[in-house]
Amino acid sequence: MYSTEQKQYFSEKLLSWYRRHKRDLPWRRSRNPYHIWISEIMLQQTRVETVIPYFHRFVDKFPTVEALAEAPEDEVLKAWEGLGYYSRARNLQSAVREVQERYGGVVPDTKEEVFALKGVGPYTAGAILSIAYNKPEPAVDGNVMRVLSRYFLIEEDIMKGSTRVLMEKLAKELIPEGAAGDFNQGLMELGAMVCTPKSPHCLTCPVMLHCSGRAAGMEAELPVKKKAKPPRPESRYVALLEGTGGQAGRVLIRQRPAEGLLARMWELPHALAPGTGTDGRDTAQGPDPAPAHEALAEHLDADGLGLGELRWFMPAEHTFSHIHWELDVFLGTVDNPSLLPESSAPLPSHYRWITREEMEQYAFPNVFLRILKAYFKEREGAS
DNA sequence: AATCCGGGGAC
DNA sequence: GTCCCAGGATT
Repeated sequence: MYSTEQKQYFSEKLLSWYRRHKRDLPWRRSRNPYHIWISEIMLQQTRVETVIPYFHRFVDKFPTVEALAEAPEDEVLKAWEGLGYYSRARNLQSAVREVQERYGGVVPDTKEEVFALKGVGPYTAGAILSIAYNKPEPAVDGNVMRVLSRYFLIEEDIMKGSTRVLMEKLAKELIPEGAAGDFNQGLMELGAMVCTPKSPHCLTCPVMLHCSGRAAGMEAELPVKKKAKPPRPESRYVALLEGTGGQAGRVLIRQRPAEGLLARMWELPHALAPGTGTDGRDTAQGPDPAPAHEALAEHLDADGLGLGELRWFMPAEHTFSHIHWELDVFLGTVDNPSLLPESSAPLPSHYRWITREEMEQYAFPNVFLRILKAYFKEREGAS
């Protein structure tokens, strides 16, 4: 399909370039398959600079397959706090437990076994097999598709599954004998450092001479990628409920369900605002508390919590891949005699009254961390 | 094939 | 503001 000369040139030049120019990254300092695995999961949709501190902390806290297998899930989630895509953490621990039980703690080295692990797809399987075990398997991610689409002038939409399959076939053919790990990492390194999305640095590229995309003046137009749909807007009311009496100095948090968005993460109670539109919100004193009280009161009543008066505290925003949250945070109290210490009616088990110090024990999405930190900071300044 | 699932850095 | 990143699971 593509000329043997163009392919051989690419493989040889890229491999030698990588060995001379590779960055000194934490997970490149060992061939520990467990550490390689952790790094690959963390690096999914996440930049190297973001991952580095998380990787150090995670490996330090869970140094072996056995240690992670035996850890409480809450601690694993807390170690992942802020990284996003939290199912990665839960799938990783689930898969690590399987490796501990089924393979005696040794990460398997066959395609079938690695691919079968939870959270390990075509890319990650290839990455673990090639980097940790030097097996000649392709590891095709966004970087690799960008590099290959430019060098070989491939105009297929990289969002299509069929294109990834095509790229995997090509990438596998390019792997030099006995150098799968270095070559695959070189492909990604080139994409990260030279063949970058916006303005590729062709003049420093080790394979520019035979790059078809460059020759055609197409390097900036590739890869072809269908645009994603914009996230749908959602307006929400958030309740920052301050404890009274025996709970003075604490705020009320709750844990999300085990499935879906931000699964098992902790958060402040919140409710969808009726009419997700952008109706005239912020005045100088903030939005009207009345509709917020109505929505939050109904929401909290379902958990047996009564809501006292609200006053506006701050706005907040958060964008997921598919949802854009516009939040208005209100301060209030739980106006509910049944929750006094002497009452027999307990707080539902997925709720907690916590102090600022106890925040450290719970994993929060970043948007709620920001709100809580702003709150505790302001309260400290006021006292 | 389309949708769900976070967060942040570069521009 | 826009893009997109060392993707995978689910439907």
